[in-house]
Amino acid sequence: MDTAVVRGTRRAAAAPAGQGDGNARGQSTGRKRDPERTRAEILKVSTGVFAAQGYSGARVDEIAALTRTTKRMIYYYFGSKEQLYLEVLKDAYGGIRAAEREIQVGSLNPRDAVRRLAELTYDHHAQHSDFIRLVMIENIHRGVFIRQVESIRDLVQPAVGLLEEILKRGRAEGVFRHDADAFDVHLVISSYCVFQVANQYTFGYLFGRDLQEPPLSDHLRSMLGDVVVAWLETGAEIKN
Amino acid sequence: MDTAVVRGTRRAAAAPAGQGDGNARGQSTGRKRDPERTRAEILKVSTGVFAAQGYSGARVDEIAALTRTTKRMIYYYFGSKEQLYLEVLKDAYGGIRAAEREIQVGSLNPRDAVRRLAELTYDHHAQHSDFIRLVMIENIHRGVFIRQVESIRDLVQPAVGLLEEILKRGRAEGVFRHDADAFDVHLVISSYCVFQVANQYTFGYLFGRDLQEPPLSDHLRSMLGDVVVAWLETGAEIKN
Amino acid sequence: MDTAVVRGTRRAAAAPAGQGDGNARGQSTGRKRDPERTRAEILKVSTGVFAAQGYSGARVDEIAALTRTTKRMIYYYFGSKEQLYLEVLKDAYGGIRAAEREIQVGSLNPRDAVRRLAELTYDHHAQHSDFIRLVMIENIHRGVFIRQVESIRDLVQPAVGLLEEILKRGRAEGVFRHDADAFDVHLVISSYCVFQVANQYTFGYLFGRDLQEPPLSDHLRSMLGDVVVAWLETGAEIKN
Amino acid sequence: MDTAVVRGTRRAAAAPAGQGDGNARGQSTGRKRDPERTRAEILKVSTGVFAAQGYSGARVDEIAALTRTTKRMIYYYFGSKEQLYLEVLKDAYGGIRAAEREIQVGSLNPRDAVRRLAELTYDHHAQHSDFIRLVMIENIHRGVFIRQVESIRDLVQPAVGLLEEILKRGRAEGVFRHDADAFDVHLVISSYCVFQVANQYTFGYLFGRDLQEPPLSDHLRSMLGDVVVAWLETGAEIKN
DNA sequence: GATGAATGAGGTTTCATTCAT
DNA sequence: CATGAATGAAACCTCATTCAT
Repeated sequence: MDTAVVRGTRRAAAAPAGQGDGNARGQSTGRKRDPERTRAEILKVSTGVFAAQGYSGARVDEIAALTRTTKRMIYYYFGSKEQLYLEVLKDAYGGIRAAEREIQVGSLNPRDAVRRLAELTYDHHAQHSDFIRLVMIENIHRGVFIRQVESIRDLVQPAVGLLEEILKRGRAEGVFRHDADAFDVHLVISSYCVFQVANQYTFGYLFGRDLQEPPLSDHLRSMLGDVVVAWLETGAEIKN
Repeated sequence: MDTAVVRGTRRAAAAPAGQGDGNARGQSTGRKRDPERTRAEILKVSTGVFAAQGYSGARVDEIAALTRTTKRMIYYYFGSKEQLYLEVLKDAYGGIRAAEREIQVGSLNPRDAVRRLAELTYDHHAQHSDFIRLVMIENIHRGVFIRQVESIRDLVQPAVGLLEEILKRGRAEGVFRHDADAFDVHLVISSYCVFQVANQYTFGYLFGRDLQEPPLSDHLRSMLGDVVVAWLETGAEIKN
Repeated sequence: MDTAVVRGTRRAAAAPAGQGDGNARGQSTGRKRDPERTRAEILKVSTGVFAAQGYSGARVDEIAALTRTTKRMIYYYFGSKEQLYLEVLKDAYGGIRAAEREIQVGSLNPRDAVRRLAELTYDHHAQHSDFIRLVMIENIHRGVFIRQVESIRDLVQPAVGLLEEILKRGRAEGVFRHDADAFDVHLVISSYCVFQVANQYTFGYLFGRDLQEPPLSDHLRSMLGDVVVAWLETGAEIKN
Repeated sequence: MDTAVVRGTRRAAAAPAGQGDGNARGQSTGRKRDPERTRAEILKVSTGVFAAQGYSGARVDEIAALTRTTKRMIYYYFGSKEQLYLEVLKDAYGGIRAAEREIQVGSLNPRDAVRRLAELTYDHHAQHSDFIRLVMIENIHRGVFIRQVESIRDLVQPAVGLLEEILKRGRAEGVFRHDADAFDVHLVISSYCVFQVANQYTFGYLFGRDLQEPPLSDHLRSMLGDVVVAWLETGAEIKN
């Protein structure tokens, strides 16, 4: 597994004299004593490591080694591996939702708006694979961690809010079907977008195609638009 | 050391012929000395544990405890945790593909056939959450394990074969669009079906709804049919 | 971890059905049921493995794997790893002494005889590195095993007997010194001959020269003759 | 040993200047938190255990038990059993070569100098049986470990340097033969000295005499001098 | 005689975490 | 704020050996 690769390097060369388990570093170059910065660095590095190795697979030692501080500091700032992971999760969700709020599709007609939204979401996911990996990890753990971070729940509204608005307009204009609400559409879009990142390795291996590479990835992006729009437009006249 | 070299040859041919017949041996006492059974039990239990805890999270000790045999036997039969996981993976893929081959939709018209296929796939995924979890775990590990089990790759054809046939008929009858091939449709269906299992915990927590519970799950099943059919039927007349 | 790499190869292909730890083999080709032969084969293979890996380093599994029989047979014939090693030791000493008895130098004058004996011993050691390695291993274990094989002790006489005879003749003829007995000469010769085999790896590495390779090995052989003869001839006239 | 050198750098400014005065540090409790000491202790104990049991035979548990620290600390300082062994090897070679450099024979004539050197080497080996055992162990492993410690190779020069000088003088004075170089003489001396330690158990058992006990050991020491001197002086007049 | 399956004890290594300064 | 040293518990894996047939 890739953990092996990462770990393999860890002790590389096994420096002549013993120097501890993971993190030995003689650096004394410049910036130090900046708690905010230190904390942020640990958080950033941890995000990468947790996303790469999973919760059990992540090593506090490895995180420390990738940081300018020591392992002790991680405990100083975060208390435990679990607390650290919780912070990482919270931070990741916060960042992703903030980005979602940036989306502006008000000026487009419903059909184009929903296509735009879907395609932006598609790119957004592709660009934040670490976040998606964290979500996968959370689900592997049956959501035991996310449930401890209440603040995350509050962030979900805006994601569907915009969709709701577009759908309402579309239905009012008679171009969208009536039996698909924001939750439904969000789920269709999410599942598709998450999949191409989350399952890229198995799917890519089985079919011998890289879902994230340009020729195919562009096709997949527009295909999502097709799917969503076709679905929403079909049976638009029928009120239910 | 050189031992490694020598040991390399260790396991070569072997396996005492008959396999899959369950219990052909002279097992009299019925509880012990039934290698076929022992191996199968370890495999089954391991599947559950790996699916539940991930690769790093799974404990060989735990697997052993859930078995009628000991930890030592796991190593006797599988050699290492990694080999065991590989075997689990292979077995899981094998089982899933076998089930897929059972699907019969030949008698239906293209439209109904594809809907049927999608909905059966939906249920199929819901019923095999362990498999889906294993796939997630594999992707967390960037597919390093699955790449070691070549036989898995051979199993993928039938999965798309049926779809290909339906699509061909649909296009010939002028009811399906021409710019969506079997791979595309498979991806749309898969992403949707995987999602409701893979992301059920985070999605369920964030929206306060259980994707797998009857009222909602039924809605989701038929929605998938709607999505796929609507998409395929849209623009059917345009040849590209 | 990099061990994984090594281990990865070990169980290559992980044969479909489990087949035990070390030795599984479906062979049924020809000769079987020949106890004498089986025993001899185990002994021969064991000699090589013990010589190669040492007592602790040798693996019963490995020995079995290199045999046409199974691990169980080793226990059947020899009882335990220790007993097997004891037999190996006894067998090795027996073989070496038998070869020593072949040496014929009666027709030569003392000076040529002792040189001949030394050089034959030199070649003899070079050709029986496995025996020398077993002796090293025994010494690593402070001779605890050899002390349990009394028969070995009886074999030592002939080795020095021939030397004694040559020395007697040499002293009588006034060409050899009087303060060197057979034990002394045997030790000088042995130490030199054993060294070039026993320490070939460290010495070879440190000096970048292979003690066993022709240009050098020939030089070393004749040098031994020079050393022994020069030593014995020096001060021959002085009776002590 | 070079470890010391490296460590010297590691702590750079740390150590409060003065050294050799025993306990200059602020070590109050005196029994813990002294990495230098801890590491050194592990190394010393390991040397004994590896020398006594061989690489495979040595148990990390046993080493730990003989230490004031725990097994965990061994891994903290050395990473693995293999690394520890490597360090032991390096340390042992370093120590032995340092001792060799102490030898002073400049004031003696070539004949006495070479005898002196041989006899000092003899005693030196007798006093460092652990080192010799490690060398044996290394050879059993065909030098795979020593090849990983490059620094050891650099230490060999001084060992032969002194000999070279003596031989040159001897040849110039017309008292030493010309066809024996430093490497040759070193090999003759080494083989003899190593043997009486390395093979003491088997040789001692077979002949019923302890090579290391005073009456015999003194005889052997002077015999080595006789052998070497007799050999080097023989044929001194012949230039080749 | 012969065999594949089974095993307990113990081996090396790794982990998150805390201590003393 | 910061740090290197230290640690107990538990992880994975291997060994010589025995059992049931």
